[in-house]
Amino acid sequence: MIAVEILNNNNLKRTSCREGIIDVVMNAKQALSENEIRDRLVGNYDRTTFYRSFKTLEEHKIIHKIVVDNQLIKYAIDNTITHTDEHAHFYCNECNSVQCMENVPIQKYQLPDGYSDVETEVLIKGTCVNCKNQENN
Amino acid sequence: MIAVEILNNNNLKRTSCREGIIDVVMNAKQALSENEIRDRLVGNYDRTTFYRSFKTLEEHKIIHKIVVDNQLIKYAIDNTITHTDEHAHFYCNECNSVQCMENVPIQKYQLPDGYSDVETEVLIKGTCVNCKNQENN
DNA sequence: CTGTGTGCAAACACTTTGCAGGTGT
DNA sequence: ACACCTGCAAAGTGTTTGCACACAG
Repeated sequence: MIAVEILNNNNLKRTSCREGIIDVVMNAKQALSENEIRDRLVGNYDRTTFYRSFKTLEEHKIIHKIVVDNQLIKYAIDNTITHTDEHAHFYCNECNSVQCMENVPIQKYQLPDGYSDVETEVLIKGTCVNCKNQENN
Repeated sequence: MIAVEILNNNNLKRTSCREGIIDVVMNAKQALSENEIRDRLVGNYDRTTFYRSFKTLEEHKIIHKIVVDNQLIKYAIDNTITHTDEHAHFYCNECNSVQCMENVPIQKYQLPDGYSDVETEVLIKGTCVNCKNQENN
């Protein structure tokens, strides 16, 4: 699946900004912040345009946002594109990276009577492989 | 446990703002926003004072913050005071209330090799009992 | 051609900081 | 008496909105 197709499938106009964002986010191994995305894009875009593009892509479930401690905001490609299940997110306290744990499915929580759940967000904080390996050197 | 004791135990000065916040949050059945807390306080306090008080109380693990979608911020009394385990939080999409699910312990997630977890945050979104009951009327 | 996206400026909301004065211990 | 808390003003930061113009379909 390539960026243009994704835009077409969602009846979104093909603009370089949207196309670029999707490309960058789709090829990233980790979730990226606004600045990390900007650095990897060819063109230069206004902040407003970024906000609006992120919003549009989020609304169409092409990318999703991960927020850590109401401070760090990162974006990643959405499940609907990669066809994986709902997954947990991992935040590394050392390198501040955020990763989608595709292989860590979200567990079902047993709620008290009368509560119905629709969606569950899980953020696991700790140390990632890379940082752990560096400690051992 | 009463507000003044909590402050003493943490070597914090007993000011009416801190005492009031603790009282209000401790007696609330749900997590409360800044405004909800203000409405239930007797005195009137500056926003800056609130921010600083929340920060201090958070740092001493007296209250904790729950953030929904990087937008809604609510505060609740912390585990260290109520002596319950780490729990999931529930957000009701209909009435926008946030509740601590004391009886919904956070499950252990199996991470890939090399990852170590320290803390896990779980936010379950759905419909709460009250809203569900209202629908049935 | 028409509707939508973009860039710029301004508005807005939230949060932090500096400082003078007040308060708890 | 002293350290620390508070309120006010100002600055800082992130996000949204209005508008004119550009661009995709």
